[in-house]
Amino acid sequence: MYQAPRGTVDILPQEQAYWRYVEQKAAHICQLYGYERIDTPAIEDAGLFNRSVGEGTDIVDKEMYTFDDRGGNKLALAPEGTASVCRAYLEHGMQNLPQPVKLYYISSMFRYERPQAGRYRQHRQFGCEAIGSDDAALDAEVIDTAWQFYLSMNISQLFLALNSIGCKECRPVYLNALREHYVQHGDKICVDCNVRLVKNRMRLLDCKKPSCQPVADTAPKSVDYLCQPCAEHFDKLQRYLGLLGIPFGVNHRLVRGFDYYTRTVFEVQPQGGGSQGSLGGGGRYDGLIEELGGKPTAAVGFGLGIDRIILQLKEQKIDVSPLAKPRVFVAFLGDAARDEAIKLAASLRRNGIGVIQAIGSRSLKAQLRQANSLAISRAVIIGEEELKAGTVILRDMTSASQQTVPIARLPELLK
RNA sequence: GUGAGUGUAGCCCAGAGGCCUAAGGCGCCAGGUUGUGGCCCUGGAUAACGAGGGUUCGACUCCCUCCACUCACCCCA
Repeated sequence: MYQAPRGTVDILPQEQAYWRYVEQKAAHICQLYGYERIDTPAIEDAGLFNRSVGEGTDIVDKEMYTFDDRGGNKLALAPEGTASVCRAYLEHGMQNLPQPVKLYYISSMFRYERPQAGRYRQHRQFGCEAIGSDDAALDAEVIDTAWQFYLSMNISQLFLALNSIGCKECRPVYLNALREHYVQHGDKICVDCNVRLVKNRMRLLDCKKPSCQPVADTAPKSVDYLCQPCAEHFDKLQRYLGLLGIPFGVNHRLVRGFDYYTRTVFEVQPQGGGSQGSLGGGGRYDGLIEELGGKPTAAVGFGLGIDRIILQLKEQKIDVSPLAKPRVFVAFLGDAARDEAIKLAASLRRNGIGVIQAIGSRSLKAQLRQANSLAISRAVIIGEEELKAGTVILRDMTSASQQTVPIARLPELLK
């Protein structure tokens, strides 16, 4: 027997109400904030992610699905959404649109990881990207978009972690300070951190090993090394978030796993931990468009994990409205009546009434049993007698009462 | 990549070397006399007990290997 590939799941009918709920809220929020939907391919040139997310990051080095297609092109399954949107922005000359250009997507991301709760090899993200401005007001608006999205779904007990990691001017200075600090304490840190010290210094702060905590806690903070423009930007952002009434905490150790981030980084975390600690995150990426061959273009955005959001919805027991189902069941007795049932079901549907038609030749008992187990409230029964009389039995399954009515009146009676 | 736990019908699970030709519940199908569901009753279908190898007179039950799933680490959504 075949199984879904490791780390992938079937989203079964009974799960679909959650997905629709989340996707509708996302679309609504985007409409409110002026984001337009974009859908980018699931596959991209592998180089796009190498360049943007960055070689040396876990995502590119060990989690990306890359393959050669039959034409010899190096392709990759998208591990995240921002790079694709930026590629599309450039490819379609969106720098000629009024800036900032605001785009959103809902699409699948692929990462080759060991699956566990809230973590899959294919997961779906809702992401927003606002490209073409470095105004801190845009950062604030983007964060507000994400925050209001969670609120609109009635998810509570969330925490917004914020940090600024500087720009290409001030970050090198900071990284030097970080190195000095870690070199001084080199004997106290774990093996991974010794690797990070050389390969991915920013991520030193991210280490969760107890033994590394003292060193990480006392490490220099990026916000203390921001250049004048970056510092002002971060101040403004915090002020704007205050204006918007969004609670946040500056986390000096918040670092994200993509190389393209500059200045603002943020993460939305469930308060009780769980769901892998992060429901979504984002930040500013002022160098990315240029890195991809465009003119220097500032931008900011986020990606939120829908699978994890749904886990939260369930954990917080949030009701999502069930999907509409057919309300009418058409049952019949005998072959002649079957013809009439087929015509009747079709005509009701053409009148906008959802119908489940009895299929096969089962006893009336079995047909009604099916109607009952499908929780359909009204049954229409056509037998030989009704056929002759041009009538039909309309049965109310909840009250168990029924009446004989002319077939022509059904559409209005069932409306 | 590392570590731990689990693997018996569509689902939940009992069984712990022979009494298992594998039990029960849910679900599914059919019947309980004429053309009527939900409750109840009766019957039925569905499992080579994750796969392969080994120990044994005998293995679903013990051992080994593999695979899968789950959870955790890493990292992230």
